[in-house]
Amino acid sequence: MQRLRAVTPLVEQISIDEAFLEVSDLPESGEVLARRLQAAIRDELGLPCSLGIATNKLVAKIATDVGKASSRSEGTPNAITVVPPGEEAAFLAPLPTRALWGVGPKTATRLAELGLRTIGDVARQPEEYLVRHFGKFGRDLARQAKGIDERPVVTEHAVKSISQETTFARDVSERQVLLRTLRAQSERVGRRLRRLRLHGGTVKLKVRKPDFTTLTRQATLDQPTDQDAEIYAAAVKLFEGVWQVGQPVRLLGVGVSRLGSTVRQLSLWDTDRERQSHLQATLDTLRTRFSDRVIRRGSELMDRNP
DNA sequence: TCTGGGGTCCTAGGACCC
DNA sequence: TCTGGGGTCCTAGGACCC
Repeated sequence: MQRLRAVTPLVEQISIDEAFLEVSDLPESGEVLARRLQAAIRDELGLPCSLGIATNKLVAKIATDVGKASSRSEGTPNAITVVPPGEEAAFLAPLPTRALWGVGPKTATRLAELGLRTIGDVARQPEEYLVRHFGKFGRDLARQAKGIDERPVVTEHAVKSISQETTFARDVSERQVLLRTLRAQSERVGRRLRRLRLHGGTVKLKVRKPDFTTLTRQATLDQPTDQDAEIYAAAVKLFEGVWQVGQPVRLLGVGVSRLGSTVRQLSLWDTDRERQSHLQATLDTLRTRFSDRVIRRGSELMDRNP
């Protein structure tokens, strides 16, 4: 990402190892920049990478995927694929619908049932037809298939939710193990909230059973929080609502959403929350300096020896 | 591939209000 | 007592992405 930001500050990171760069206003062509970038990443970091160059994000992304897939046969994927302006639709036409963003296994099957296998097949359908079958997404589908995408490169994305989940090595049905897990997860979620200076307004619990059915339960808090104990309390309440004693659990998770910036609460009516907040900050400091295990709350010990 | 972890967005139904 | 329409908020689940 550092290497990318050296080319332009207009970088939109979309995952740990992918990003869009807006290079329209740079003096050099996209292709020249791509070659330089690829060489720098190879020489300085010893890493292969693939790049796609096009007039919009959709086509650039698909161009990257196509190049990456075709160069995989030669060992490491290290492709550069250019789609010249005006050739977007023609480039996409022969590709399977799966290549489009938002088309996964389910949608690809539904499209195939309508006789639509390639992006070109989709591009030939009237928008209303696609909307009739796919709702709002049909509109996107019609535009994407023609290579139309007007979304700008956005350098910052607000975080919408923070969560932490664990799949157990083997199914767990002991209440205290499950509660201990929820506790640890609530702490990690809380810590990330505080680090980002955010509060969460909704707490969500996720439970997956051995047969893979997955339940989620969420609750909106009276007041947004960044406190481990409050997140944990809400999670436990939700957990008690879905879990029956002895029931095995495969996966457990806790998350918060409806995030907003931390607002300093006036402590007039909230002295207890205020004190909890200070205690939390102290715990964070200790745990950062030493380890997560160095200090625990008395209430946590209760999980083990009720 | 008997299926990990962390996300986003959409849909649908119910509660509640005017 | 039953009726309408619209809007908002909340919850649950599912598809999809890397």
